[in-house]
Order: sequence, then structure tokens, then C-alpha cells
Amino acid sequence: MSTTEPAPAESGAAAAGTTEPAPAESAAPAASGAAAAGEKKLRPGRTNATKQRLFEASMELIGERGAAGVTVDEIAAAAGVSKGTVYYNFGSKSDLIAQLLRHGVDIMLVRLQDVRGKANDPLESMNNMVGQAMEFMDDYPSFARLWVSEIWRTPGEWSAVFAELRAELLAVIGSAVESVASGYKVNESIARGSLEAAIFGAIFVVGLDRQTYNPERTREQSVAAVMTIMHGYVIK
Amino acid sequence: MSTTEPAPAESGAAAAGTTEPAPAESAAPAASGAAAAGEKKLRPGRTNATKQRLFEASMELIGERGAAGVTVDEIAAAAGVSKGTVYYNFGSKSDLIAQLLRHGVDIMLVRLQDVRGKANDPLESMNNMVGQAMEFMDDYPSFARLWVSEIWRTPGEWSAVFAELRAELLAVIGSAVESVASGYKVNESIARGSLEAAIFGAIFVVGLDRQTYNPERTREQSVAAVMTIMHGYVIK
DNA sequence: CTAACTAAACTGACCAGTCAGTTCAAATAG
DNA sequence: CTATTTGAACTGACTGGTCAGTTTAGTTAG
Repeated sequence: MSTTEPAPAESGAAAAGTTEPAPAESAAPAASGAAAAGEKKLRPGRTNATKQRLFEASMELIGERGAAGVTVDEIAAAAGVSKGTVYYNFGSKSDLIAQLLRHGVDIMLVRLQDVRGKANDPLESMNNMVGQAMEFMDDYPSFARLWVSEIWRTPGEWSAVFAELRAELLAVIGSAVESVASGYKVNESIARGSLEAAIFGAIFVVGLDRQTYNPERTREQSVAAVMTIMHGYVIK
Repeated sequence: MSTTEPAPAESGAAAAGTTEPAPAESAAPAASGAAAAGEKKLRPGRTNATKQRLFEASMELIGERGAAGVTVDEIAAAAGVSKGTVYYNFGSKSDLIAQLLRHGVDIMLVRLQDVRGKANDPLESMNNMVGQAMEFMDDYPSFARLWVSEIWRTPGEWSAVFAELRAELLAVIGSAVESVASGYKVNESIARGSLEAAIFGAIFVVGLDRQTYNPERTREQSVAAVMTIMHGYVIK
């Protein structure tokens, strides 16, 4: 058989995450603490570690210079592997980025889930969630940049991926807003969907803006600015 | 020196807009109605018209596929001019984009200035401004995409341009917020800068989000969602 | 008359994707 | 316990193509 037929990965980013039934933990370098426990008995050994390094390297480079502005050679070099390895683990540059997007969203979702129900008051819960999201922005600024620079490209290469990931994230925000709406009297004339989009967008933009143009501002200030939306939503 | 030194343009994007002391009108294809009247007596003749078409073509293409994803040949073809003309009018692709950014911001600033003081109530004035901005998003969706996809690239090619343009836009929003703050009792614990960033960001994100994922939502809904920020800022 | 523009060819760099070959850890055989 | 085999993981030179920017000789229009 001449063709080596290598591709053992080919995950496709469909429903669940990685091959293993343990979708979480994968890549949070400084997760909260309650992550998984066993990680030594990973049979496939190298591959996961390699993918991990490729994710980290890509996240950094692509966040800085954009998906189209980074070459596969650069990513490979930054990850300390050869170009071939990138194509062994991912079918194409485009596929690498698609999986990178899912990877980042998975991390963010885990974090947001972590603060759910930690507070009794829905508004306080919302505040914690925004804080957590803002922290994520600080930890993965490059992911945020990649996100905002590609998500609105009309029929872009990753439209389908973005549509799905966006829906997953908005669902989390939506349920938090829902809690507020059932615990407080709110302005019903505001369309729920637009409100969620505004919150979500404000988180990203305020976070990026602070990092890029006003690093002296505190995370609390940013959270407060975003939470202003919620305070305008509830009727006092 | 062998270099032909063609560049008659080379505006540089400093203080005022175009060469002529009439900064307005330049490019609104379907402005409100009170636009300029005479356009035949343009002294520099063709150049302005050509630049105009290049701006329009670039805005469209770059908004769709990103600055790095569009070739100069494509832009020239879309504008109906030759590639040489692009380099005659602009020194480089990068310069074209820098001037394109200023051009777009100039249009937006003119529109925002148009609604200033049209209302007596600061909050209503703010509402009009957000509505105007949202209309701009509808008219120039590609500009908005270009903006969000490039403005947060750390030391990117147009960092300096963005810093200046961002400041100009934020100043307009800031003065509107200022009016609200002097006409109403507001929550002083919210940092003004973060608030402005949140408003500005929400406008872009809500606008783009509606166009891309929820075209059925009305502009009024989007405006209302953004204005929720202001309603949370004032103390009732 | 000349600034603005055209058309087409050219250059030099850069880059996504390929593929024949190498490494090495674990499985199997002796 | 050592020798051999297997194949997943990885390597890096190479290919075919693309693209920003240049140049030149000629055309158009104010």
C-alpha cells in the first residue's frame, strides 16, 4: 500500500470534543482546580500533547496577525514540530483553525459553567459570569481577537462552526438572563436576543479594548461597564 | 533616483479630511437627502472619482474576506481601473487601507455630527446618535467588519491610524455621555472610559450580529438593546 | 500640454499542501 | 530477557501556484 493513510485524528468537531469521553480539562493551563484527575494513562501519548502545543502556538500567532496572516510553517516552528506534523494532525490550515475555535469555546464554556449557581441572586450570578468571561479574555486574548476578526465574515470559511459555537455561548448567557428575568421585574420591550448579543459583544469588545488601549483599567471596571446593560434591563 | 515618485495623493490622514475644505458628502451613496449639490466642477477631475470607486470596491471586498484575503488585482478589477492606477493613487495596498479607514470614519463622524443637538433631552439625543450609528452599520457593513477585524491586532500595520480614529469616535460618544451625565443623576462609580467603550463596542457588535445572524431583527430593537446601557447608567 | 490612467509583462518572495523517508515505543517472537 | 516487527508519529525538502509591487510604452481627457 503506497498511500500512508495517516490521519488518525480527523475528529470533525461534531458533537462531543475529543476522542476520549472526557471532554473537559483538555487545555486549561490554570483552570480553577476541580478539573479531571487522571492523565498519565493516555494511551495515544504524543498526539494529544502535540495538538495541545499546536493549539497554543496557533492561538497566539493567529490572534496577533490574523488567520490569513500566519503561515503553517510559522505555527509549526512555534509549536516546535515540523510542518508535516501539522498536516498529520489536522487535514488543513482551515481545519486546524476550526478545531482551534471549538477548543477555545470549550474552555470558555467550562469556565462559565463553573460559576453557574455559585450565587443566589441572579444579578450577582450574572456579575460573576461576566467576571469569569472577562478573566477568560485576559487569559486568552488571542482567542478573543481571532473570534471577533472572523465571526462576522459573511460566507466565510468557518461560518458553520461559528454559528454553532455562537449559539452555545449565547445559550449560556441566555439562561443567565432568563434567571434575572424571573427574579426581577425587567423591561419586556427589549428583545431578548438583541440583549444577549449586546452583552456578549460588550464583553468581548470591552475586554479587548482594555487590553489594547487601556491596560491601566481594572477588570472590575470592565465588568461594571458591561453589567450596566443588566442594570438598565431590570426595572427599579 | 530611478523611482518614479508618482504619488500625488499621499494625504497621510493627518488632521482635516480631503484636500478640499469640504470634508462632507464625499461618499454617501444614499445619504439622508440634504447632501451636496454640485459635483461637476471638481478641479482634480478624475482622481477623486477614481479614489472614490477604489474606496467602494475595497470596502466591499475587504469587509467580506479580510484585508489579507483580498488582492490588489481584485480591488482594481472591482473598481474598474487598472492595477497601475491603484499604485498611482495610493503608494501601497497598506496605504490604501489606511486611507480607507479614515474615509469610513469621516463618513461616520459627519453622520453623528448631523444628529447632535437635534433633540433637547440628552437621552433622546443619545438614542438618535445610536440610531444613526446603527444606520451607518447598515449602509457600510463592510466597513464595520474591517474595523472589528483589525482594530485589536496588537502592533498591527495600522495601529497608529486606529488609535487616532478610535479616539475621534470615542470623543463624540463621550460628549454625548457627558450631556447625559449633566442632565441626569448617573452612577458615578462606572468608569466613563469603560462605559464609552462598551457603548461603542455594543453598537458595532449588535449591528454586525443582526446583519449576519438575525437579519429579521429591526434596527429599533438593536438601538434599544444598546440604549439599555444608558438606562443602567442613569439613576432613576 | 500634461496629469491621470491603461495594459501587460515581469520579479522576487512567499506559501499551502505533498510525500518519501525516519524515529521510536510498544507488541510479539524466540 | 533479547531480537524483530509494526505502525503511528513525525520530518523537511520540494512543488506548483499566488501575489505585492515595478516598469514601460502608450492612451485619454481636462
